[in-house]
Amino acid sequence: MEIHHLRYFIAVAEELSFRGAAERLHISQPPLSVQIAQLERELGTRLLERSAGKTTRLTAAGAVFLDEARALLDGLDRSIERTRRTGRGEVGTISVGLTSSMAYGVVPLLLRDFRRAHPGVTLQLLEMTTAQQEKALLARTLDLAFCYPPLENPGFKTRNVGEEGMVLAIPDSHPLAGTRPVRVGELQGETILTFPRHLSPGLFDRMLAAFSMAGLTLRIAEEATQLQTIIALVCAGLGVAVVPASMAKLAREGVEYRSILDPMPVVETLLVWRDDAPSPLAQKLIQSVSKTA
Amino acid sequence: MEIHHLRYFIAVAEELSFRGAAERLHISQPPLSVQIAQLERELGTRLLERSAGKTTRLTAAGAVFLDEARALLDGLDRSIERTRRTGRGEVGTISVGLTSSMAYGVVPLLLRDFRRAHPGVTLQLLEMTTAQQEKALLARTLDLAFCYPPLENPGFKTRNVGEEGMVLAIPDSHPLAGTRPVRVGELQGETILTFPRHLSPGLFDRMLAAFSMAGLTLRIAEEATQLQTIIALVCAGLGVAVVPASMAKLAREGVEYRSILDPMPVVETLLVWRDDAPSPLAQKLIQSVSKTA
DNA sequence: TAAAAATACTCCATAGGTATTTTAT
DNA sequence: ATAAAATACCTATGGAGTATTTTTA
Repeated sequence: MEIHHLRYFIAVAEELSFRGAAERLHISQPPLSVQIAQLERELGTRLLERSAGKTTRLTAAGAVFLDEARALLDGLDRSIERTRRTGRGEVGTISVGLTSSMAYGVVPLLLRDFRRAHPGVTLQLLEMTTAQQEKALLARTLDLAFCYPPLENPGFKTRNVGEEGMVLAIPDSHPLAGTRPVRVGELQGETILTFPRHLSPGLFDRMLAAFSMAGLTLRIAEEATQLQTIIALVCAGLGVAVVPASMAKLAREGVEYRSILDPMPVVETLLVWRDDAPSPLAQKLIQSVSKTA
Repeated sequence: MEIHHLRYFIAVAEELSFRGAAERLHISQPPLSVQIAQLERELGTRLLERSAGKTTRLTAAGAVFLDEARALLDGLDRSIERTRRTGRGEVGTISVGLTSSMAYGVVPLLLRDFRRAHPGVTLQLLEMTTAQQEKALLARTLDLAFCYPPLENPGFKTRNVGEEGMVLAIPDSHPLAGTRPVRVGELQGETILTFPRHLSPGLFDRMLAAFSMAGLTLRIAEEATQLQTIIALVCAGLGVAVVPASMAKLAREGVEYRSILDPMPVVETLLVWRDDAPSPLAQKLIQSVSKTA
């Protein structure tokens, strides 16, 4: 059985005439008779009662198959449409990774724009570290990732979606509180709270270099993996921290943010994807982000 | 698009290999590539990511279409099966007419046997007079009818499914009550309650003839259309009635049934259907009734 | 180099056309 | 006599085969 058998049968069942149906189908009558006969042979039952002169009529089986055939063709049309929409990237799900520290930067803005432009798309956001995101991309559990450089694995494509400077986070009880921009030299003797080096070795090392350039030796305490936790520790008076500027949005009672006058590393945020053909949805998101960023 | 496109795509999507799928489908690999390419062209989207050497993989649209295609083929199989069952008369609905007076004769037994043998079939029973049944048969609102002869229209096929004699229904307060078989002569001067002639002219006239053969003149009162009503009138003492023997099953307080010694017309019950091809279900019922009756 | 898919061609099975017959009104 | 479906036969589109090329690991 083939789809045209369904189409032909529906035409005959609706016209109740082989001649009329053939006309509607833009074919001649004899092949239509043949095709219907094939269909009946395959189903093992008559679908139509016909005899020259008398009016053609559906059998009970024919009435059933008419319903079924219509439902099947409708289903086919819907399937095609759904597939096309998925192909055009208008619907579907896309998995996007991001680090917890990005929750206050540009990433939410970028994603918000994409959501507005593509309401049929479900964004599945997964919070993970840069290293975890790289693994997940390769394992195909992520379509896209928002990471910090440097990336360990090759074979990724990236797009820079934002850079931000570092600011100093200090408790409001601190002597430097209330003053305007701070020089690194003023931090002599302070405990600097920071993230474990393995989370972002590149940024970690560049930060350290910036401090030593300023002729400063500091006690570095790798206390917390989450920037939010570091801010909480600052608040508790355990030290000061140098964090991405966007963290200033996390206004927290008892913590102040000060810009730094000395050269400090810039944190880049990268949109990262596998170097093979990205899904239409991933392409759309890349495109949307490129336009916004 | 044709069904084989669905089958081919499912094979490739499941094997994730054109070569493997071609093997499973018992065709060679190149035509399979061609067919999938056709399908992708028609859908306007890639369904599979492939490149010699690399492993073949589904695109997002491909994953969607795989689901859809499987559902469509499943639906097709179910549709075929349902149509076949209908064609074999294993399921469906059949409309059967019968007169109200048949409710106590052989008809319920015949239908009960059919029901047991064909549990998938819904019997739609419609109570109507013989004349109404004839019209309904021609109008195709009935598939089969249980009628009393004679039929007015030609073009019907019939099968006799039972004959029954007539018995006398009398009030138990009547002088004849309690005695054994009755002679028609004993009814001299009685009021005979009967159905309107138009309901069954043949039976009516034969009954009248039987009475006059016995040299009897009677007051005929066409009081009621339903035999049950006539029995009620007998009970009320408005007269006596000659009714089909099966009515004796309607045991009613205050009414007695006596057999009649003189020759009386025999009531035939006919199973009637149109002279064109009856539906498989109708055929099954005719067959069932023929075997039982 | 070896594999897997794509391309190029060839062939034939069958969908569809034309002519005609059959059948019922 | 007419009209509709079935039958017979022919044509040609396109599905499937074989041979070969392309591509990437």
